[in-house]
Amino acid sequence: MVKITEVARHAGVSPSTVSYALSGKRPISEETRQRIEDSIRELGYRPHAGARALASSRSNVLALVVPLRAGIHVPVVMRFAVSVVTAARRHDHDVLLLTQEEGEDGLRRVADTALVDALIVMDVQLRDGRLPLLRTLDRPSVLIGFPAEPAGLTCIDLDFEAAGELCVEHLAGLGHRVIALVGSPPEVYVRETGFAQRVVRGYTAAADRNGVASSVHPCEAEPAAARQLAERLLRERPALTGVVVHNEPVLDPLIDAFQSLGLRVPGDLSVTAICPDELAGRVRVPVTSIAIPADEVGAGSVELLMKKLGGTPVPEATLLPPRLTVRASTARRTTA
Amino acid sequence: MVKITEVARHAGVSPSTVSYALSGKRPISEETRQRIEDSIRELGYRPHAGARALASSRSNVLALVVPLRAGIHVPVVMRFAVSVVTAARRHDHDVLLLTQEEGEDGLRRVADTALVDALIVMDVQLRDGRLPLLRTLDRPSVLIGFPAEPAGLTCIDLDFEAAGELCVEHLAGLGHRVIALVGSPPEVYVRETGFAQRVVRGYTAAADRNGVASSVHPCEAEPAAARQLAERLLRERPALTGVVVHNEPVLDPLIDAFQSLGLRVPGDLSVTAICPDELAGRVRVPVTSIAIPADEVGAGSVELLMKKLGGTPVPEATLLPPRLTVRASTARRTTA
DNA sequence: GAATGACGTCGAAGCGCTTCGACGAGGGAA
DNA sequence: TTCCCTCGTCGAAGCGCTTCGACGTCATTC
Repeated sequence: MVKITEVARHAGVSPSTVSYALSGKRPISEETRQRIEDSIRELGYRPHAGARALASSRSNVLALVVPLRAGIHVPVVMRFAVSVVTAARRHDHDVLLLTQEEGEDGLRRVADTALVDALIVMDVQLRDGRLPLLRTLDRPSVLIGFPAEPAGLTCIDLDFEAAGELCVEHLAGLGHRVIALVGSPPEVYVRETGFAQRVVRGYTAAADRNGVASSVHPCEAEPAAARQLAERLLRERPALTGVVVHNEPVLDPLIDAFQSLGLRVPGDLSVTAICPDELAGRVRVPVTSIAIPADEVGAGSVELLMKKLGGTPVPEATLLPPRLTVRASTARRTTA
Repeated sequence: MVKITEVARHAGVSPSTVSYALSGKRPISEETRQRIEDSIRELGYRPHAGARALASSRSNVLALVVPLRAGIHVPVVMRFAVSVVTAARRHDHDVLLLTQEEGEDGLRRVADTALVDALIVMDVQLRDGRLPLLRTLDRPSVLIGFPAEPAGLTCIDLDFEAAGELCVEHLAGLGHRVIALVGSPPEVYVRETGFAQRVVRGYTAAADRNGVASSVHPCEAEPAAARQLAERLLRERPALTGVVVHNEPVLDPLIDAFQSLGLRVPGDLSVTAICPDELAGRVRVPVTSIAIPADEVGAGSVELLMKKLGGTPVPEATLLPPRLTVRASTARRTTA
């Protein structure tokens, strides 16, 4: 293994000069820098990560805690993870993968052993047991999602409340007066996962504001449940002409069910969804939807951490504005 | 931050004794060990990862390279990743996440900087550009999947060839004489991803051996493609009574298509699949399938690495035997 | 023309841990 | 009894890097 002293000798400078040339923390003459870079290339020098971490008390590693529980949409998690890794690399950082299962002990471990410089926590519950810990840890962290009490923490996510509103505004703008929200499985609400409830709040508020009759229906992530719910909606709310779906696995089965019950989409029923774009485009009827901006959230969380590591203050809440893409599943209400 | 010298002082021993008590690399009297453990607990001591890595030249971190290309089934990748993390933790190791995108440079970087002790590479191509690099790296690695030339490498995966065979044997055993394989999207074969071709090989060999008429059909991961293929199969191979599906996203749409074309499953057509169990159970007709043993593969790859790190020789190839679970989609051929 | 300060570089002191060699005490074998 | 080994512990020497203070050299400034 070639070490910094060898590079220094080869370039005819001292090790500290090599270090400063690499880090840029002190000015180095262009000529010397060039010589050092040549030596590095020639010798194939790679600084030892552990030595660096020890001397600088920076590991250049970020921890990412991914959820693996029921009710969360795995491909979206993966997109978060990938965008976090990509963004981290742009800042010369790597990403350590932790599972939810490791829990608080895992967080404490990687923080206390200085394995990581900072942490990103996904799938935050409204009252998450990890919050007190994150507040006391000596390392900065960013939450993807919003707990009930975000004070003292840094959070980023899609503005789900605005997303719920936007879906309603869109439907209301098309003349729909009776709408329904098909939500996540009941356990997601029981667990008090913030985003699901925020959608409900925004949806309800916008409906009230627009004088639209609204209802909310949690739904299991099963095709059979979708079918049952479709039947029930037709029976119980015959005037229904607009549906907001916030439940990925059910989107396609639900539209299928409505269609086989004789409703045309969007002729008789307009459907909007909050879901990944790739899903919205793959359904039997391309669905007007608000995307989960996984890339932006992932990259944004890394940027926030980098700022915090650099000592720059950051806002406690970062809410990404929802963007609605109109596709084939929504249309103006036909006043029959 | 509390360091090992403080623990040593508190316990009335030397730092080296604390270290040996922690690592177990030299005998320590029960009494001393107890005293040290008490001090550690009382002081809340956590060894500094960087210092440890520097002194011991072991980072206790594994690199995991995950694919993010088209045609791979994301939930399965995630299951691999989670099982790798879980298994690594059992051996007191952490996992660094690398994306395919980082490519060879990423592998070289984490290896050369001693950021990781060993590497796990998923989604190996038949002739993968990373293989020469992995062979020369000074750190052990394990491939999930089999390249064309596995010599000098350590590989682990489901025995896809045997899986293809087993599907055919099952169908043949039920009396089916004309079968078809619905495979992955064409680009998967073009890319020469080993597992897809291995399935074809096993499938074909078993069909020939059993005197079964067989054909192979790559299929895009789109519902529309599934429908087209179903129609084509009925048209071109009217005597068809058995289908093997090796293409997750298409499984459900394909069965849907067959049914809406008037075929009963399994009455007229028996369907088997090679896919994750959770998918097989969720299809409209629960499908007789061979599971992708993601947990076993993930855990197995970690075990292999640990052995290699410990200096124990390991076999170059580890093929996990396929296990077929009979569900509702296969039945004895009705000789009409 | 002396004082000031930025620039570019060096040397040395650690960062917190592991590990090697050494050494005293005790137990068996000869 | 002597020799040798094992057991349990210690001290010291690094692991490879960063960083702090210092210092000489110029270019400014008044």
